[in-house]
Amino acid sequence: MNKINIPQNTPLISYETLLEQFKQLLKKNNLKFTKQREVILSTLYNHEGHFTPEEIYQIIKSENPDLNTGIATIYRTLSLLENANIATSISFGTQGKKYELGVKAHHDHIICTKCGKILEFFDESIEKKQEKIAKSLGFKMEDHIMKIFGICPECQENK
Amino acid sequence: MNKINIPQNTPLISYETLLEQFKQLLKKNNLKFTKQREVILSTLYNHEGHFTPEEIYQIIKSENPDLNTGIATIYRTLSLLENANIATSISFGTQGKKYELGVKAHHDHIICTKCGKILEFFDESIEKKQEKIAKSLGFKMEDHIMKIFGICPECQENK
DNA sequence: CTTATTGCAAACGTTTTGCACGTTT
DNA sequence: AAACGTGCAAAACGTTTGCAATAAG
Repeated sequence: MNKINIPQNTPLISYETLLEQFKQLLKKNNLKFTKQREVILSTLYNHEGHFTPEEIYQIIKSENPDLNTGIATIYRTLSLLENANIATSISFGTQGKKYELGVKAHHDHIICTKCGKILEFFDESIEKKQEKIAKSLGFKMEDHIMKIFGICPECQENK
Repeated sequence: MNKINIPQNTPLISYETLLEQFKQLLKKNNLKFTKQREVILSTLYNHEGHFTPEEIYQIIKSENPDLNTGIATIYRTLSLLENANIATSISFGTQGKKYELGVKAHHDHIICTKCGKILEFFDESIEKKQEKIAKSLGFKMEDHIMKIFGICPECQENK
């Protein structure tokens, strides 16, 4: 019997711990710890949701107007964070990618096609099955997306 | 025991039936049936797999050199087919979208994040589980999307 | 003082659009 | 004849890159 629980979408670790991990990662690769890199990391930590590089750029521009951060740096840092598994991305059609912090509890989405409501869920047996499928096809699994579409209880009533 | 791998799926209906559906759709929307639109439809029907607009453009260029089909028409027709649920698309990051015919047996996708290769699979137990999850959250399930991302056997070797 | 990082602007690849001409109805 | 569709080239879009100036170690 698998529990279908709705995880909270707050990060699993404190910002201090995350920052420390990030600094160690940088040191290990002879990379430098810059104000820009820290601001991008903290912005991802402090904002819930999925953001395009452009959106992150705008947030930083308004919250840190003093630091004149270029969009190229956003892209470069997001790639860095993604390669380090600190951030993850999802592609949204032709319009590009959206990033979120990778250190959150994994979850999938169920979406109401009438009102657009989104709930999150997690199912252990599906997760395991996906690993199994990837393995059987010779793939090294990295990530997955699962979305269920349907009509939510409220919208079923107000028909 | 669930069957996991399925061969790249063949269409469920004959080309004649599909073409007839397409013509009716066009008529219903006061759109015109053109040689270009037919060639794009038949190309999708006759080629198994998932193709970028550019790839479809190249196939048509070599198989129908007489018909001077522009890439813009490929894009416009693919959108049309997708909106009509005759074709479906998958986006893979910055590299764009790949299209396939939508009139196939239901299946999910596993996608190589290095080379963009797409395989199809179907797993009965996951399908059942999804129904169960939707039900437990009070949703009336309509559809779902599942994509697994990873690195394919070939790309694991050529690292 | 050495090396990595930055912002800027130009380059890039994919997708969309404006337009005059062609085709379908 | 009217209306939609076409190819073409230009524009738009998100992303990447070359470079000289700057900041971190």
